[in-house]
Amino acid sequence: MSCSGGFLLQLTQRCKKHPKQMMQIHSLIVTNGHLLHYPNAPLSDQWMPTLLYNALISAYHTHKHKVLLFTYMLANQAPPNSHTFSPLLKSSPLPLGTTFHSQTLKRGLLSDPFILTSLLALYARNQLLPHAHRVFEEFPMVCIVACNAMLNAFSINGHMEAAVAFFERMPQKDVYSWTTVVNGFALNGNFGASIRFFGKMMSHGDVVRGLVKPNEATCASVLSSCANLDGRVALDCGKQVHGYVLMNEAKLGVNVGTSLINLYGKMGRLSNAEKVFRQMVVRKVCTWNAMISSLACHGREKEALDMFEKMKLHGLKPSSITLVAVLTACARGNFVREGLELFRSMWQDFGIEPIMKHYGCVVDLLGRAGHVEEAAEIIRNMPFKPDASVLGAFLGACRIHGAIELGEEIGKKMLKLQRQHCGQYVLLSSMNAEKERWDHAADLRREIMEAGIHEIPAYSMVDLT
DNA sequence: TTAGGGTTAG
Repeated sequence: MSCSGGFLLQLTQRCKKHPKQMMQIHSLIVTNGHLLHYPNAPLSDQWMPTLLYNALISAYHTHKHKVLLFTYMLANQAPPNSHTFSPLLKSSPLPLGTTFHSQTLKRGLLSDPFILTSLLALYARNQLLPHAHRVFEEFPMVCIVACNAMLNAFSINGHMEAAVAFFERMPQKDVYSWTTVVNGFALNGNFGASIRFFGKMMSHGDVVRGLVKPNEATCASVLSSCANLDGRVALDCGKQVHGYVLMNEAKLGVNVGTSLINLYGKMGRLSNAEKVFRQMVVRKVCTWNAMISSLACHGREKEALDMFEKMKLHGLKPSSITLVAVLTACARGNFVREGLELFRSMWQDFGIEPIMKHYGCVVDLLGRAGHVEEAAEIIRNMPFKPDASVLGAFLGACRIHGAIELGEEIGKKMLKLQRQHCGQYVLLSSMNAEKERWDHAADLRREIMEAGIHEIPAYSMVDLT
C-alpha cells in the first residue's frame, strides 16, 4: 500500500495505544521507504525520516524498542532533534540516560526545556538530587513544568520540608504541583500530612474559584493515603473524596476506582468495595487485585478465588500481586491443595517467579493447616534467604501447633534478622512458657531486657459505626 | 516541522 509520510505520521500518533496496529503502521512506514535518507528529496521532505523516527520512538512502549529505533535512526542518517530525546530519557536507566545527556550536549540541544525536564526527572528517580538541582538551574527560563519536576525530585528523595518550601515559593501552582506534594507525603509515609495537604488544596482560592481542579491522580493519591491510616477519620475523608468524584466526574477512572476498592476493602466495607467494582467501566489487573485481596482478608476466601477465575475469563493476565492475594485467600480459607498447586505452577502458567511474599503466603498456608514440617522444608529450599515475615508466619504456626523444636531452630535465625523487634522475642518466650520450659522462657525475657527492647503494649479497637 | 517534558493503584 502506498501512503504519504505525513499520513503515516498522523496514523502513528493516533495508534499509540494499540501495539498491534502500531507494528502494522511501522511496517508500512518501512515498506514505503520513508525511513531512508534521500539527500535529493525536496526540502519539505528532508525532515520526514526524523519526524517518523521520533513518532515511532515515542509510540513504542518498551525501552528496548525505543533504543533500537534510535540506533537505526543514527545508522540511516536521520538527524535526531530536540523531540527525539525526551521519550528516550523517560524510559532510560541511569547509565544510558547519562549517554543521552552527553548526546544532547554534543548536538546543541541542551537548552531545550523538554529535554532538561526529562534529564531532571532521570537524575531525580536515580536518587541524584544534587544533579537534578543542577539541571534545574540550567533552565534558560523557569516554567511551571520545570518547577513541578523539581518539586517531585525533592519528594521522591525524601526531602518533604524542602519540597513544601519550594512549593510555597512557586509563583504559580497547578494541579500537578498540588498532587506532587499530596503524593510526596504519601510516598514518605506521612499519610496524615498528605490528607491535610489535600484539605489545604481544596480550601485554596485557586480551587474554590475553579482555576485548579483535583484530577484522577490527586484523588487516587489522597485515597491511597486514607487507606494507609486506620480509623473513622481516614474513612470519612475517603468517603468525601468519593463524593467529590461522583459529583464532578462523568465516570469512575481506573486508578480512583482501584484506590476506592482498596480503601473500602481495608476498612472492611466490602459492600462499598463491591459497589465501586461493579460501577467501574474499565478494570485493570490492579482493580481485580484490590477486590480479590479485600475478599481474601475479610473471611470471603471462596469468593476471592471465584473472582480470580472470573478475572482470567476476562482475558487478564494475573500479576505477581494477584498471586499474593490468591495465595492469601487459600491460606486463610484453608485451601491447602489449591494453594500449593497455584504456588507450584505460577511460573509455568503465568510466567511469575515466586518472590518473598509468595513464600510467606505458602508458609502461612501450610503452617495454619498444621503442616509445620512441610513449611520448614519450603523455607529450607527457598532460593533466597527468608526474611522476618516468612519466619514470623512460620513461628506463629509453630506456636499454634506446639512444634517447639522447629520453632526454636527458625526463631533463632529470626532474632538475628530483627533484633530490635520485640514481637518475635515475646512469641519465642511464650512458646517456651506454654510448654513449661520456664528456664528457656526466662532466658529470652532476660535477653529482651538486656537488648533494651521495650515491649509495645497491644491494644484492641472496636469500631461501632 | 504535523510531535516531545511534570502528578495516579497493590
